[in-house]
Amino acid sequence: MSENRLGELEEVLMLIVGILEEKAYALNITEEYEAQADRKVAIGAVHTTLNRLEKKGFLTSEMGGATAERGGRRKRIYSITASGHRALANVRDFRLTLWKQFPAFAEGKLKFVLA
Amino acid sequence: MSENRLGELEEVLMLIVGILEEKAYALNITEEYEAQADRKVAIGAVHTTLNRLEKKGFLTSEMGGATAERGGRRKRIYSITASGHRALANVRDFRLTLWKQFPAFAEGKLKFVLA
DNA sequence: ATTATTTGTTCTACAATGTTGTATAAAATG
DNA sequence: CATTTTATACAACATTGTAGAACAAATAAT
Repeated sequence: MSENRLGELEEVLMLIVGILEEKAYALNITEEYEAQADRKVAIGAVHTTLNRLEKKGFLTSEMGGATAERGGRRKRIYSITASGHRALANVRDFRLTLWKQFPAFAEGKLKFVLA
Repeated sequence: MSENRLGELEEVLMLIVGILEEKAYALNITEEYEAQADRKVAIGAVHTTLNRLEKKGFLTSEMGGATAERGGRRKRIYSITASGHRALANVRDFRLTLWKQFPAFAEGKLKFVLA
């Protein structure tokens, strides 16, 4: 019964949380997303999605301390749970399996090679 | 303005269409999905999604001939358009870029290696 | 110290995508 | 031509994605 589905934005935000680590709070995640995806996203969309991922148990969060920056309000820092990590690994493996079977993609047309 | 987004199911069904080639019709796509994803999906869900992908210009379809099987009604065969292929390649490259930056995933923990 | 400005989160409403169930259609068999 | 099998199409509902406004807390300016 491992309800394991991840939407497209959900999956990408999880990965960005994993990349940003202790700097993974909504505003920063939004900026990172826009930089990497070359695409705009509303901050509200990110908050909503992070909340839902937390409710599903794929992410946890805790309030960090306030920084000494101008307006440096306390941030809610997100991190990936064990269950979230498993879900991510599953979707990744599934997609890799499919890509391997897709003739147009499998035959040495990959620009990136992992591992 | 390249409206390039692909939902999770949309993306996977596109890949399966690419894998099945001339056998890519809804019922067969459904069975292939269930076999590969180890997960159930309603045939109606597949039809709806294929229709939407066609409307977006990522897939095309044409009716194939009736086969000589018992009950062999004519099938609607789907194939990927140039635009669909580009969209797929984009999401794949984007995700690979993210995975490479994700410490827990990037450090030799991959079971599958492409190319 | 009170007002403005900046960084940040929370809440509400709506659009797009995912899912289910049911109805319908066409071909082969008896 | 009724029954069975392989299929698609359609309608209703659930989940996920998106946008924007409201709210909160911290520093800076006056």
